[in-house]
Amino acid sequence: MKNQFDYIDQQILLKLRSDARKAYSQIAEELKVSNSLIHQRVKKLTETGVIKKADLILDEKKLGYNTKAYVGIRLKEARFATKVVEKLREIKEVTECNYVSGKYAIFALVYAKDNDHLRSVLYDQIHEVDGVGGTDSFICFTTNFDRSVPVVIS
Amino acid sequence: MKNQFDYIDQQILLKLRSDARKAYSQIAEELKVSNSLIHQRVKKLTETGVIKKADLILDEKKLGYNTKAYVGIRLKEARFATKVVEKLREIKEVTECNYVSGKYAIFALVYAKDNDHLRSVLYDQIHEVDGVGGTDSFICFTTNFDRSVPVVIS
DNA sequence: GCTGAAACAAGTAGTGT
DNA sequence: ACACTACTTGTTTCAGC
Repeated sequence: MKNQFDYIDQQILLKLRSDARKAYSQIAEELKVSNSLIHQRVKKLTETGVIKKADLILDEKKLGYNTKAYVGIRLKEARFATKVVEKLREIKEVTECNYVSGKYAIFALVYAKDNDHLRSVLYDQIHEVDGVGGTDSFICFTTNFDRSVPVVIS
Repeated sequence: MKNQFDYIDQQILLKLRSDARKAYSQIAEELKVSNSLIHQRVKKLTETGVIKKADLILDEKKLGYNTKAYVGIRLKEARFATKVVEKLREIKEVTECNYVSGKYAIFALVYAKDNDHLRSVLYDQIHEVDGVGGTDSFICFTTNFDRSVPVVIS
């Protein structure tokens, strides 16, 4: 598998990333190639796993989530890691979970309705998980930007 | 603006979130409502800003980004914040940037080709920004999960 | 606020170069 | 690897309930 894409691939990815519902026929027209070529390329990009899915980006605040916080989680012992991740997965407010280097074993992203809801998720749910030693929270005041990686690496 | 959606709205959001290119006519069929109702609802959800966009989720590793790190940024003085954010925005490897509570002023997400590229972004770019006092990096070894918030809050 | 129908546009699959 | 054609399916709009 090579990780370089030709001009057509790049343009398809760029155009679909700005609007995943854009008609393939319109992309074809813009790139001055046939309709079916776009279908073939998208199919290939999907089959090779470059395109994972076409997702809908919703406004979390309009859904009622007014608080967002990054949470660093320490473990009592490293061997608890797998089980802790499985428990975190069951907490719907935890949307992201990574093993990381540094002073935390796990780094998670948590969305909550308000500060009280966040407190509840942290202390009634995360702290109750067997093996969790402690947490540090970084509450987001403002999200300045949130975007995707460039398709082509500079 | 109310933040509660009826069954149709919820189902549309759920179905489009699992596949943003799903045909509206198919959603209509599944929900046993008319084709045009789905269009009307999606239009309204988009106009009110609940739906921000239909995006394409790509596999970062297949694009060549093998390193992902959360970076906590300290500032020399709080007044540098706005300017630092604008400089970070120019660094394409920085995909997310938030003002946060706690020991860091800014919390960012950085994607890089490899560890050497990450080092370069951190020390040749972020540390060179005027006002940045220091950084702590949490390098992701594994992303266990990364998902969206539930449409309906439990 | 929702449906239905009709005109139009896009997606799909097969064929050929 | 790409284009062309014919066919199927989805989208859009608007009159009417």
